[in-house]
Amino acid sequence: MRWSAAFIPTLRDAPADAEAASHKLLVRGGFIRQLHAGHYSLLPLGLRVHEKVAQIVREEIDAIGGQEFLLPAMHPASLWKQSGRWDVMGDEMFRLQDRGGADLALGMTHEEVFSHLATSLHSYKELPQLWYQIQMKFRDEPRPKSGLLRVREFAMKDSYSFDLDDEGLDKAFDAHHGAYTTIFNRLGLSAMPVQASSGAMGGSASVEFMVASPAGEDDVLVCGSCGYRANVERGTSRLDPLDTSPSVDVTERFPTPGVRTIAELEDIDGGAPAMNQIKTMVMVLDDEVVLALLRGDHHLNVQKLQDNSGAVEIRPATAEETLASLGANPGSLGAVGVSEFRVLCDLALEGRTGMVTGANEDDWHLRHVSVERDISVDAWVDIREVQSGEACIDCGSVLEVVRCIEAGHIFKLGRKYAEAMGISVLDADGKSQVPTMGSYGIGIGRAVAAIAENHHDDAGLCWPFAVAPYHVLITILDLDDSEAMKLASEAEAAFTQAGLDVLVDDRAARPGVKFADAELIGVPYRLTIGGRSLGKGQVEFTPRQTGATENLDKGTCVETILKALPAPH
RNA sequence: CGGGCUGUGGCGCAGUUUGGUUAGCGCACUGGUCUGGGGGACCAGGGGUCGGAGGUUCAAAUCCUCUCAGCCCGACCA
Repeated sequence: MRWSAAFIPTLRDAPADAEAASHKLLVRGGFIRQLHAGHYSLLPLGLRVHEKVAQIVREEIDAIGGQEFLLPAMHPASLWKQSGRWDVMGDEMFRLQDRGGADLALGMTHEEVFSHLATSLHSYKELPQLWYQIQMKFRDEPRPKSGLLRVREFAMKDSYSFDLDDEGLDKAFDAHHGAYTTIFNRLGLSAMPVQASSGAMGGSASVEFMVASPAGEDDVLVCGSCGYRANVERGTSRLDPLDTSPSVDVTERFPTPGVRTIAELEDIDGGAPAMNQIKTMVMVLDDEVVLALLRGDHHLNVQKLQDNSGAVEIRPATAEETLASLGANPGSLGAVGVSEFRVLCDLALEGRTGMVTGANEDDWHLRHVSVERDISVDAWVDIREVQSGEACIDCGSVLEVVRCIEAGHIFKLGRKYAEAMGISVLDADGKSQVPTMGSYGIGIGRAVAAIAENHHDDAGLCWPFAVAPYHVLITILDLDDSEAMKLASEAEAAFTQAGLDVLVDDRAARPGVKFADAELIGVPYRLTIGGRSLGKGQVEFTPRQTGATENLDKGTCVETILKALPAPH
């Protein structure tokens, strides 16, 4: 490709609204352009990277036996009603109607459609099956952000496994685990597998592949010594044992004028340290008021609450709802004596005594509260979010919280969809069996952004060879120098012949512009042909990563470079 | 969904508070001269429904109302 004929609209300044490094650089480098919030056009350079990422994913899923499909992006509502997710998905699903008034949805994922196809399976002899596609997904994200990292329309590789039994599902799951590891290695992403929440639809195993990055949106607990890794939506920690000996037989009301927060209650006379307080959070789960209890110094994780309650829609109660429910304002709330609302209590409060909590009357609290004696707990659940510095559940070492981009997610669905969608096969005994499913996703565009996040410097992008839009950039500094032009053409032909993607910068621009653009778009290797070296019979070879320029003999430079480069795919 | 901020040429911005000829600057773009190894200089140019609609006024980028769009924070710490 000749740069003079290419559409590579580089910008000196990033758009004012770009924050993430990948966002700025992908826009500045002419890879992507925003159409509207959460929807990006992939320009030729961006598409080349996107396709290379997709191709690597494709090869590795093929390698574990995947068969590629291309399914419709627009689905009938009936399919989603059958699985139950028409209601569950809420506002995140784009919905529309056709001219006849029929409800339609844009697919957020394709369990339903693949399951529908799987009703054509009739015999155990046809199992296992491993199906996948690379297709656009649509999600009405409440807040698209950070360029390609969180968008409303994106290409995703989603695969689904169908197996007769759990053993088969384990194999499919493990195969994906391995394939994902290979994929992320090939993409140049150091992705770590972490235990994760499987979300509203349940499932027995759920592993996310996380790439550490400040631009990410997930927090992962990482133990440096034993390798424990878990999303904070799922992870737990080891707490120091606390005194649970019975103190006083009865609770005691005491005045706490003006006290509204845990911290204030710590400070006043007769107060208590946060860890000896009960935090009472009034939450509304699918229109039902529920009290969530936590230790005063602990934080609620909403996803955990969702996973433990099965609720679809969760929000904190409004001030009015809180007052109407408990008769007091936030700051004086408690669950002692409350029986009209469901009470979900965090495990860390199990057996605790001598606690302080609100009395459900403004400016009054209770002390000497024994959780199990004084509170009617409906369920003991793990709903607290582990904080950095807590002790690893497995080995007791210090846990660190690392900000990450979720690059991939694999989980075992079980038989839920298969049952709902009516999939069944006859087993060897002629008995009807519902297959068990797994679901495995990788966001292609997000992977592109994650790679950009992990491979750039102040000057621009530094694409890993395997996903670079071009492998080699030949920069001609003097277009009037016929020797340089000839040499460039010969090198271009030889590289192309060797299977490399070559971009030739033949623009009538000053060297500084060409060098700056070269670094911005991040082609991994640059061959510079200019008068300074050519006069000495040399050309310059510069790997983008190191920036270290090496002079090569002009006659042998092509073969020298071909030897130095990784093999293209 | 709550709060905050922002919409002026392809990108970055000024002008809006206090309404007043022809809306300006940098980059980019076009032509030219010089220059020629890290976003060069000079000269001459082109490009704007000031997000949209309505209103106030002799007069609106500027004031008012509505609306659309985008960004950031929050939507756990009661």
